[in-house]
Amino acid sequence: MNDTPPEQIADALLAWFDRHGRRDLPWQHPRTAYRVWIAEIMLQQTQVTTVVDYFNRFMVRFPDVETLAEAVSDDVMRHWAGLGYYARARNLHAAAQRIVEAHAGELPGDVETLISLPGVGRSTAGAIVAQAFGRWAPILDGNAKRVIARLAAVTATPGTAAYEKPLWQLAERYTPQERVTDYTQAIMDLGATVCTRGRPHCERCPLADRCLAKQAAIQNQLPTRRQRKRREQRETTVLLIEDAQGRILLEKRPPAGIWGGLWSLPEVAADADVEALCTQRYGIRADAGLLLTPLSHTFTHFELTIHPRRMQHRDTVRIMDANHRWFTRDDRPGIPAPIARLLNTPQQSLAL
DNA sequence: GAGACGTGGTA
DNA sequence: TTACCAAGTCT
Repeated sequence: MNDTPPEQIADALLAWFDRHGRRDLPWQHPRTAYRVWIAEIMLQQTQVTTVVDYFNRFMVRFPDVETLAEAVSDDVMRHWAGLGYYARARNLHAAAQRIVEAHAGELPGDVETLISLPGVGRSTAGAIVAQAFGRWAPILDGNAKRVIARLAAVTATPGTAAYEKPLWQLAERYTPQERVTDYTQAIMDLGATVCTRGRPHCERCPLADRCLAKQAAIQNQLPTRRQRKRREQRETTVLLIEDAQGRILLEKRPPAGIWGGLWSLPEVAADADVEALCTQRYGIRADAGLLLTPLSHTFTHFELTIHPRRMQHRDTVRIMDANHRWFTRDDRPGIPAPIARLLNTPQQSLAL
């Protein structure tokens, strides 16, 4: 246990923040509860530089909670496409509707009520309370975890209770009553810019003198690594079907599972009789399909090899399935990033 | 408690 | 090339 008085930690962090903290992030100007909420959801497992453009586009289209609540799902998903973790967007939309219906369109200002919203956990709730409402609440994002784990030399394995529990305790202990907004921003900024994962810049750290990990020269080893797991290999076949007007047939994916709620190219079993299937489901007479260059995409838990087949047809189109629609290349719904790359690639360079 | 859930950057 | 990871939450 680090026996440095917690107020000294907070003071050192705040003094550092006044000189080096980030004060120009889009969701800080203006710092409304709605904007902070959207930003915190986007920032889950996602770096600031990735989020900024998405956040700005999202705010133009959905400037307030009512606009978001009233939007159709496809529109919300379209603005999230490419950001990943699409359950966040589905939860965000559902939460907006609940905020309008159950909270008179005002974001709750306490941790307990915030956590009851879909997509808001303990860490995000704390961030919203501290950053949007300026009220006392501990936060514990990946940055704060790393800073505190080193400061107090917490050597337990990330993801276990033996790691999470003491970290939350310490987060509460260090969070000051005054300047909570700045303090929470400060500990995240320190983690992002100084107390970085690979080689922390201890020479620039205001807490270096009080850091137990540095004293034990184990700052590079903390937080400890999780044991890696083998990545599964998967294969899938998708159909790239264009109609006479140059429109593309897309398929809405089910809400659960990978790319849930997004639109993608129709997926078929590797051994499917594609000609029969196209006739049945889309009313298209198609040939066996031209095999295109396979495309590999690495997910966290598996590697997916996509085998695109370009189908040709001349017949009148009649889709029998509500989950399939034609879209132009310029006016598409939200589609996954690898599929977007596939559609953006010139066809000549795709053919095998 | 462990696994699912995306993407782009970095070493 | 491969592995790991970033402002986590849900099941």
